Amino acid sequence: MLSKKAKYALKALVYLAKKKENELVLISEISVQERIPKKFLEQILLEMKKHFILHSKRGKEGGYYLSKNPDEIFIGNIIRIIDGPLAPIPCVSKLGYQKCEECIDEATCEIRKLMKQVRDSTCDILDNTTLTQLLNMKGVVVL
Amino acid sequence: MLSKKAKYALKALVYLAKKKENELVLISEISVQERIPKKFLEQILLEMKKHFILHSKRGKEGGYYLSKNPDEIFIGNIIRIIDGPLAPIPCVSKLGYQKCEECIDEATCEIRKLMKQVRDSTCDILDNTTLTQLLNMKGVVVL
DNA sequence: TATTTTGTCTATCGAATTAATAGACAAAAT
DNA sequence: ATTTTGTCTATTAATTCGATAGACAAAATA
Repeated sequence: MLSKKAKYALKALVYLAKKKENELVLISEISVQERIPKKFLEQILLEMKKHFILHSKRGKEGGYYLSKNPDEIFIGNIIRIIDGPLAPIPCVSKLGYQKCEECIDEATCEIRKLMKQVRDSTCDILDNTTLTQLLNMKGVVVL
Repeated sequence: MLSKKAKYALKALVYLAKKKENELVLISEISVQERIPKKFLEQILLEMKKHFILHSKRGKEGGYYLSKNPDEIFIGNIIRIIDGPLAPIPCVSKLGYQKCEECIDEATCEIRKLMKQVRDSTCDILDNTTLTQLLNMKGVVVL
């Protein structure tokens, strides 16, 4: 499940990516236009900045902008920053691996193998979709 | 994210599927063998029963057993019973659809289209995997 | 029929997480 | 000096998750 926070992060990035390169955009503008609670959005953008996805300028005439080209920003990465691993279960996560306490033998765990497939198909999509591609999803027909 | 509850449910079903058809199995046996808290497991099995996945017999010599062939039990269905929709976001769920409050136009929402792809790939796997197939995952190589 | 063994049902609890709010602070422009 | 902006940390309210508790009901059998 994608958290609201992660959804807000994606919305904000999409919004910024639609602006001219390096154009400074106010938190309050994004907040109003995308209907995201401002104080909540502040935290999100700050976190994006800490992970070098965004740059900012303080003070009057300040604002946020993308720190790299949208085609270098991968959606999977953004979601991981906010929500943690994409894997449906920690024992099939690559970065966030954790053993199941109750698992008797991981090597033969059927559930693990199935969830690994789910993880892989999800990551296949999200780690191969850039912000640029996300912007161009309009054309993609999904019924 | 798969909840522990759903994981326990799957473990219990796998356990039951490995038994002889219609063999009665005690909650406490499953609890011990699969290391699932017994009282928690009770609730889970009861819910499976309500959804006609399991049958049970009360009293002495009682227990649980699968109410249908394992190749008629779909993993996606089980997870939905316990955790709700498989979709990463409610606006792309088929059964559990809900509009995003803050969404300005769902038809053009890029995030929605991407998440629809994630939903579809996940459901493709889970709605086409039966309990029988899950049992046979041993052979599947997943590195 | 009394006892034991099992599943059934409902309530409750503590911890963690999520979504959001609050407010003091710091930098930059004018 | 003032205003406008982002920065940082704390707190809160609500919800969910994982688990526990205990009274109850049915079935077998002694």
